[in-house]
Amino acid sequence: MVKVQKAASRYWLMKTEPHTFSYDDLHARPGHITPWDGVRNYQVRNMLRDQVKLGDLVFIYHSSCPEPGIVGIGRVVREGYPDLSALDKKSPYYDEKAAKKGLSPWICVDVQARGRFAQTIALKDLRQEAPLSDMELLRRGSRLSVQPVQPEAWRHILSLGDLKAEA
DNA sequence: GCCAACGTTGGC
DNA sequence: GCCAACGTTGGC
Repeated sequence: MVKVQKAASRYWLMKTEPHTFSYDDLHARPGHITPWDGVRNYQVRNMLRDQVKLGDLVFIYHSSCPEPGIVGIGRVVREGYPDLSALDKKSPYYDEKAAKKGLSPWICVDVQARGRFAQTIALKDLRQEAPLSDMELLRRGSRLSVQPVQPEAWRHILSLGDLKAEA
């Protein structure tokens, strides 16, 4: 009998600009689900395609706002599939080069809101946490809009917040 | 394939 | 609005 070992769930952090799409906007969607589309960076595209799996958990992070930080948790409810917003002329994520080929090279996943923290876990507070010193998010010049989170970091951050489960 | 110019991200 | 970091583009 061959033992098939299920890969451990992974943890991620996904950034969004709340003035465009906030955690609460996600929660307001039917089923609390939205396609996480508009990623236009190859490194991130490859992660969405190859590494982000059904059931993985995600910190939802607000950037470019008065208090940047982690606001809630989501779950991957659909694995990577073509991001067709690249072909949609009316989309803010329209990609002319892709549209000319009629084929989107970009990938999205579906994310479902799972819980909100009572207070934002602010970036400035995360920076004070020694156990998080290796986090991608805290690296100088870190710009990846989707990034892996180590299980220890995930647990540590959970211990910093007051999570209200929602879904 | 090098690399300068340019564009974008995102905290501050 | 500034600017550091980094990705992309395009001339050569």
